[in-house]
Amino acid sequence: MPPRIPDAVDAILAQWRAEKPDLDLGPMGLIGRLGRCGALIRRRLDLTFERFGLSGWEFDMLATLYRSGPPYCLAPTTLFSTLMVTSGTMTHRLKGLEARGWIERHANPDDARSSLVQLTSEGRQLIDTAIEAHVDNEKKIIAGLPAADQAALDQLLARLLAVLENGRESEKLD
Amino acid sequence: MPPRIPDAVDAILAQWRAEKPDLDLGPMGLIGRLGRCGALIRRRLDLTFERFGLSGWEFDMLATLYRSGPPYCLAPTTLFSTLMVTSGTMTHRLKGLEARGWIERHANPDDARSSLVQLTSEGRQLIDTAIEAHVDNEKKIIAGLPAADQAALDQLLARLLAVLENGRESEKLD
DNA sequence: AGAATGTGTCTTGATATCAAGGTAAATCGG
DNA sequence: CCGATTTACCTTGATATCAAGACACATTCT
Repeated sequence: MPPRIPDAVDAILAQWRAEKPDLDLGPMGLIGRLGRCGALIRRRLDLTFERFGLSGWEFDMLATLYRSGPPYCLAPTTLFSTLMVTSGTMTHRLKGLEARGWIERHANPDDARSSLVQLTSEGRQLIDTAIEAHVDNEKKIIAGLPAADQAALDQLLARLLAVLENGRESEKLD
Repeated sequence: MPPRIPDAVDAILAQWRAEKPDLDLGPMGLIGRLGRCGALIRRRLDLTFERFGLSGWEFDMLATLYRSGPPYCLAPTTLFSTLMVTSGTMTHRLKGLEARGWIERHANPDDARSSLVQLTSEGRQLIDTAIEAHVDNEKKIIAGLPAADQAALDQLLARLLAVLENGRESEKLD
């Protein structure tokens, strides 16, 4: 366990230790680092999305439709629960993507309340290219971490995710 | 390495594997899990903040001022670069916190362009109580993960954070 | 069939956020 | 010491988001 170079979270913990010495800071360190890594990674991902004229959520929506496979078609309810946003947010997002020509909406023959959202061929081509750049970018972002550490980190995050998802799994939005 | 129960990210990776078998999905798994853990944790943190009438960013602002120690006073520029938001966002946040009586603004005697933001005693008392509930909550959130895993995860996140912060450290907003 | 309940989506109104640009004060380079 | 640059902050205008509720259709129960 080599001593680390202090990072931004270490500085925060040191401040708390000085002000409120009785706090148990272990969890705060872990959660703080997780959040900070997430924020820094998100920024870097956005740089690649921008190269395709996409924002992060636009990429996510198109990618969700694409990876569902032919006919690249999902119900709005599936989309907003997958993407962890409200139904109202989904309404706006669909409007924007439709205006840009990347998705189309069809009536759902089985349920007149709902529609079906389908990737257009333009949308499909766009995301087909963008996903490759995205994966390359992800690889570069974590390239500074040794491969063994990457694998170990993924394993531990999977365990944490299991803890977080269980007991909350059926939690749905809207 | 025991086989895991598949999580939400495993499902996504399986879809990609079916649609685009040539993608290298290792980085996507790691980054996907990190992001998803972050989102789920943030929701749970917000539940505790709500008990004190606080949103997540309000808690962060007050906590940043508090842990800076007496006289609980920072410049807006320090706040917005610490909290990774733009200066415009900080302007609105300060207005809101001042209206609620948790901070006050004073002229900076050393620099007439800037003001100094100070926690009021109401603000200080609020955050003094809230931080304890917050730390307890963080502990509960990750309690399902064995202590050894928590330590190992923190260690690996620290290494990743070092990778992400270096070379980008001087990146400032606005 | 008809009533009661549940579901899927959209609308509305309020916030939060950012990017870009503006203004005044500070600082630097002759 | 004065013009040029930088810094600190705020304003503006556009977008994204959510919570709450409206509404139509679907489903279930009698």
